[in-house]
Amino acid sequence: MRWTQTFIPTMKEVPSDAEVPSHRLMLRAGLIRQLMAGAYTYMPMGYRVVRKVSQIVREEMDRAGAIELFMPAIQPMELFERTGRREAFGNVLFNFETRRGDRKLHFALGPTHEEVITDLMAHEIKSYKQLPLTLYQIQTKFRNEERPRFGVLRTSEFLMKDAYSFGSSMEQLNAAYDAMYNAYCRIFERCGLEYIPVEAESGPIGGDASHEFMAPADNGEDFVVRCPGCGYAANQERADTGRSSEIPTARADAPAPVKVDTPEAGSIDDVSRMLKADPATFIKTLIYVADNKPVAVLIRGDHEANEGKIRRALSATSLELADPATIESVTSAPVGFAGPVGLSCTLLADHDIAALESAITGANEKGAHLTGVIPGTHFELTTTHDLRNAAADDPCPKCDAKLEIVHGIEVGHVFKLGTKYSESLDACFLDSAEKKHPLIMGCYGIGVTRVVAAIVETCHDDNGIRWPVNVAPYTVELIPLNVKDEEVMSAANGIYDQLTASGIDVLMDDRDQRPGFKFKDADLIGLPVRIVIGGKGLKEGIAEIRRREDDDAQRVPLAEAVTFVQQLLQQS
RNA sequence: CGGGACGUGGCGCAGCCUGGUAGCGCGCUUGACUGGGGGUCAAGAGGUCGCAAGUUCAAAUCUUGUCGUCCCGACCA
Repeated sequence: MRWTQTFIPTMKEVPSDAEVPSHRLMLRAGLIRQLMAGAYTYMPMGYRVVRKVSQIVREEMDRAGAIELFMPAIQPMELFERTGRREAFGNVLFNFETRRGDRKLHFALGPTHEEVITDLMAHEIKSYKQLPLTLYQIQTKFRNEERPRFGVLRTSEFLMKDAYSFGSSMEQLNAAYDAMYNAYCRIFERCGLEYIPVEAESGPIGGDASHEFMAPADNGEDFVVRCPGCGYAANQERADTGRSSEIPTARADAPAPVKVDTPEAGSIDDVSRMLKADPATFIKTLIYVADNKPVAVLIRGDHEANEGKIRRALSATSLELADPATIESVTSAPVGFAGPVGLSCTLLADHDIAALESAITGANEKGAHLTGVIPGTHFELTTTHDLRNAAADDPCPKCDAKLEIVHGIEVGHVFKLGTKYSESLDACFLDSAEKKHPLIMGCYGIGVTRVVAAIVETCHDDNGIRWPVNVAPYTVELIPLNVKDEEVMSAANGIYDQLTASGIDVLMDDRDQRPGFKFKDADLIGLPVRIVIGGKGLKEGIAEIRRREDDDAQRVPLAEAVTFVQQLLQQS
């Protein structure tokens, strides 16, 4: 392709509201343009990358035995009502009513396709002989994000590969899951994207029922805990923390807690500064309302509560932080002064509370805290639970090394669903004894457009993008330095033709611009290999060839240029 | 949904406090020169200052409302 024949609007200056590298670079390199918050056009160069990633995904899905199909983005609302996801999605689900004649129809734009495909299988699958089956599609998904952000990393409309497996047994599910897991590893490797598979939501099936694939990146919205010792990795929300310490027995001889005045100081930070005490010696008392009943959750002052774990520990269906009025009625103090001593509601303590010998807590009285509070003595402590997020330096649950925490971008997710959807949508098969069972399902997603952004987020330098070879919009950028020089142009055209003939995607910058200008743009759009044809080199019969990541160009005789490029590409 | 910031030619910004002729850099057009890391000179085009109402003789500037975008947080099957 010749630059003047395509459409690559690069920008020297960055639009002021782009902050993260992928957003800035994708705008500057002319890969994307914004239509509105959370919706972007993929420009010709950007769309080429999307297609390359899609193609890698498609090849690996096919290799893993999945079959491609294509489902509608418009879906009847009724399906979401049957699976209960209308409520679960809430405002995230785009839904709208429309008319056909005098009928009123209620639609949703597909945020994902469990409903549609399970409904399809309900009609089509009759016998265990038709199983196992894994189907996938690459399609636009719609989610009304409350807050789209970071350019193309989080949008309301994005391209996703979603696959669904159907089996008649756990063995079939496990085999499909493993096949997808391995395909995902290959996909991210081929895309040149660093990734960490992490344990995620374990769901009702337990064990290793779900993994997320995280691309480590400073701007990732997710936190991953990782053990440098044994390789254990998990989503911070899901990582196990601490083991149960021994529950201390009540000490009759223990001195009573001492009340101290802490006027105006409600937060742990304020009080720890005022009392010059380590937050790790505090007990944070959070009042939650679980299924309409108040519960006091005790977490060490320097730790973060994890609502998912709390909900599970209580087997509660609903859980939210109590409003100020409820807190006041439970603790008889305003927000910020709650403590476990003398509270009448249920107490739920994190494992690490048991290990505290003497703690600081709220006094359930405005402007006062208690010091010298002994768990098990000054308040009842019979069991403890894992209720908090893992933190850096926590011991690894698998070995004893200290955990580290890294930011990650979630680029893929594999999940053992079980029979959740097949039961609610009545998708069943008959076994060899003519007995009816719900299909056993798995679902597997990759955010294709997010993968593109994640690649840019991780592969760039100060001058621009550095595309991995397999996903680069073109493989080679060919720069004739002076397009008015006939010799230069004829040499460049010759190399262009040879590269094209040997199957290499080449972009020739045939614009009548000064060399510096073209070099800057070449660095910005970041194709893996750059070939410069200029008057100086031409006199000696050489082209200058440089990989994007190298500092210096190699001088290569014109006749050998194409072979040289092929060798470079094989090394990459 | 809570908190914060910003809307002035395509992009980046100044002007606003203290009301009175809309400005700069980049980009764009035409021409000449130039030609190895975002050139030089000359001549141009392009903006009812997000929108609406109000105050005023007069509003980019003051007031109110509204819409949009971004950031932090909450949320994210």
